[in-house]
Amino acid sequence: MPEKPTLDGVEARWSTAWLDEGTYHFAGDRPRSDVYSIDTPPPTASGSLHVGHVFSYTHTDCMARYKRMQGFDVFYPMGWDDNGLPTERRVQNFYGVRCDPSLPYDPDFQPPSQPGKDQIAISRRNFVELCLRLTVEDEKAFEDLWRTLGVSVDWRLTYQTIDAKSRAASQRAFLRNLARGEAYQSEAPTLWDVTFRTAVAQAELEDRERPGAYHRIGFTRTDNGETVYIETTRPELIPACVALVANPDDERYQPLFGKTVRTPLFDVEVPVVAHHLAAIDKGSGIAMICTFGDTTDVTWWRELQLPTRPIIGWDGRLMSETPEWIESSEGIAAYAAIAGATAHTAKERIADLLRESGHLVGDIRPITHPVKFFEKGDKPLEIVTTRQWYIRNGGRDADLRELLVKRGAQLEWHPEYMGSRYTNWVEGLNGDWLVSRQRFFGVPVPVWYPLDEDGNPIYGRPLVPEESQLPVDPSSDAPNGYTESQRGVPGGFMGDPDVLDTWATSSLTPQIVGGWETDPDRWSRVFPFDLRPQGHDIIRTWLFSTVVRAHLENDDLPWKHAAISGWILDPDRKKMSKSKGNVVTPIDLLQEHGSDAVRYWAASGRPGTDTAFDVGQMKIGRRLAIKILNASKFALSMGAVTEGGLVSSSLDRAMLAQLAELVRQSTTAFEQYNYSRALELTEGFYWRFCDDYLELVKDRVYGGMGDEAAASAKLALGVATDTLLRLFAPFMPFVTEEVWSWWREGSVHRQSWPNADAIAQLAGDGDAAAYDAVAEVLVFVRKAKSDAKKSMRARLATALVLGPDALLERVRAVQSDLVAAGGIDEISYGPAERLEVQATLSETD
RNA sequence: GGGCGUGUAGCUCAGUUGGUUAGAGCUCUGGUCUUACAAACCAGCGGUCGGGGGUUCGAGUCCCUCCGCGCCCA
Repeated sequence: MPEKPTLDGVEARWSTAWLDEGTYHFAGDRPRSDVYSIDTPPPTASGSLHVGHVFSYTHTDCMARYKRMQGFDVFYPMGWDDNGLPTERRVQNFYGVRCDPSLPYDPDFQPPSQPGKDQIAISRRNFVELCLRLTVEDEKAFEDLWRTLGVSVDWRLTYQTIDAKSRAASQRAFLRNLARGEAYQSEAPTLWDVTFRTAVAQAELEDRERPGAYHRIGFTRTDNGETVYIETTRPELIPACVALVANPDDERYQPLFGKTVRTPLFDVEVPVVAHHLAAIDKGSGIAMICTFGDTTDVTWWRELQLPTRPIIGWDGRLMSETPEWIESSEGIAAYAAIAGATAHTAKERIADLLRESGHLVGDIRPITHPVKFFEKGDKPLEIVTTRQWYIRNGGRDADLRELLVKRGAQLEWHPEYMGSRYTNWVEGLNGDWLVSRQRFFGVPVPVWYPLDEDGNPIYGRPLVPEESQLPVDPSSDAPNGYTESQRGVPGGFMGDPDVLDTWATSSLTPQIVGGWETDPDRWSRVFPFDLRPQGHDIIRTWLFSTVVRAHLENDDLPWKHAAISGWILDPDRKKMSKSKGNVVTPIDLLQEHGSDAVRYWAASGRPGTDTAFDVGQMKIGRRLAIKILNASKFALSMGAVTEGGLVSSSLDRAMLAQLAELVRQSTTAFEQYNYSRALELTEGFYWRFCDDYLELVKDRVYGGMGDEAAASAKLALGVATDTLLRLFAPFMPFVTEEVWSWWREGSVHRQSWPNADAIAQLAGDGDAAAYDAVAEVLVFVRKAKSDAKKSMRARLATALVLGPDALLERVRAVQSDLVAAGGIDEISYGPAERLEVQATLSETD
């Protein structure tokens, strides 16, 4: 035991020791019922960990440590989510490169040491190599942080969502979806990000308020030449107009239904149709339908069976060739003015042309309206028609949707109300899950297509690999029955160029890390998992997609419990974000305050509740850690023991009775995943224990009242210290381990969770209320000294304790300790309704 | 507009199936060098529990309604 205990260096010392000794290793040899398995969220490896990660991973770690002490073989892996767009972007910026899949592989390529002004175009394979190189470095830094934080994962189980095992699992699951008809291709209007040039899924959308402007534009009736005015924010889509639409109940437009109009500038004849989604009170009540301006256009187009006249290309620009449906000379001339332009430029030019031709009337009316964006993008989404892969998720199938809603209801949510977010999302789905992405760094869609005699792909007959061949890369591997020389030639094959949505792989984290189809023994011991911890922002994506995959593949829920963490808010109650510059680097935080202190702050945040970033809480946590050091040292130096003899003193028994109750309540709280409650209870007990109990027993433990009285105190002190270290261990693993090492063998983190009954037995007939009673009297005693501006060592000549009989009984039972700790020369008692102590200070001080 | 959550001391938050006088820490004020801890300890100040209504012997807690804030979805 050190002379002067300190927290300095505990993180480095113990995180290394735990790694060396395999303290958190998963044994893997016990039956499913003895295992507690956690489907850890793999953080996005590209980029940096922030305080929110520290917050939520601490919550999970507290549960993991509790379960381990409860005797479970805890399966607690870490993963890195390194496939997908964030990594691509990071690699682009870090090395100053960009991927051009048309380029050949350059085996000697080395990125510049500093990114240049212009991005260097490199092949897909070179690009992927750089992604792999950088993620490995990033992940090392992440691991260091987690270990410093004291997250008790078994680092032998770590996986990457881009590693071969993950790719194989992702492709295997996809192929099985395909074989069962759950994965399918469709050529359909798709939400499209023009910057990344990829399709995006419903789950990746977000609405953003953007300025727009209503243009009032006249269409000409073909029957009588009258003008029909519509209002639109996207006049550049007039060449893509396929109809006008109004509500069937709108009396103003009844005469128009069934008639046709001609579009301004482009002079294309389109019908006027009726549909209930047309809003009577929006604009002029009649709108143009274009292919495609928004998702409502898609609905109209599908339900009214309208023609397709796309003009926006994959790059977000208007097609450079004049569309075939524009036939008049003025129409062709008008299109020439916008061909190849961005949507933004086209809008301005069309507006000018309309103004000149007199079709645009009145002022352009600026508005603010919600526009759909890819959550990672910064340009509005377009809708383009493309061939894509989908996985059924209930978005187009009421029966499946119903089953998935039921799965959500079977899951135990912590907190419970988070389940409604899941239900809301599933019930609001409006299409299947689009899983193909036109990107480079991801798990390739594991199919090829045969080419016909003209070299055109036959999409309806995809070629698939054997599961034993996985993972495959169709861009470099040839399908069975073909050779590489047949790639791209008539009668040969082509690989599917796309990769899978990153969620299509991370939705399989239980399967990947649990050894699905690769390690049946492990799989049988961990699946379905016990716990999925995650943030509430990804219930619709990660949580839901994982439920979908397990439902389709394993006909089961992937886990029993979902623990949802809240967000970290800055002191202004706003979500912390990098752009506002209020993000604190976690490693600095850990160094400044100590890991236990930061964990204390994190563990104080209730499950699911957004929590303010609060350095003050960390300071309190640090104080608590230092308290544990000092108070434990004190207890141990006084000869605390954990066995032998009897707890005979009333005060000791009273304290132990409360300790037993604390263990009971703390255990209950943990069982309900309410770690913050468990911490709060233990902490509350601990301060009273230090401030009152330790003071009360000091004299006795020094031998002032005989050997038996001292032995009782030493035993009670030992049991309490032992118990409290265990109760604190899930929250403050470093300081508890430090103290444990002073007097015990092994790690506190492999000890059993304290047993309330055993402590209660030791407490015997201990009266828990006596502990409170004497503490209350002590407050009066101290107040007397404080009011007199005297030291706490000052003696009281007399103390008259007034109160109800029952209370006085309790105080009398522990009188000897009270008199010693209070420095009371003469104590007496009297009846009163409420407790009061009349004290006189001793003259001698 | 729909769904979910939330509102308790200046700040951050507890408050269990409804039950004495609503708690803790921080801040602030005053005090104490005390043989575990001065980065400590002791004491004190501070609240009509968002507003209104209802149920009840009794409401921070249950119900209704309004207001504020946050998130998700349209």
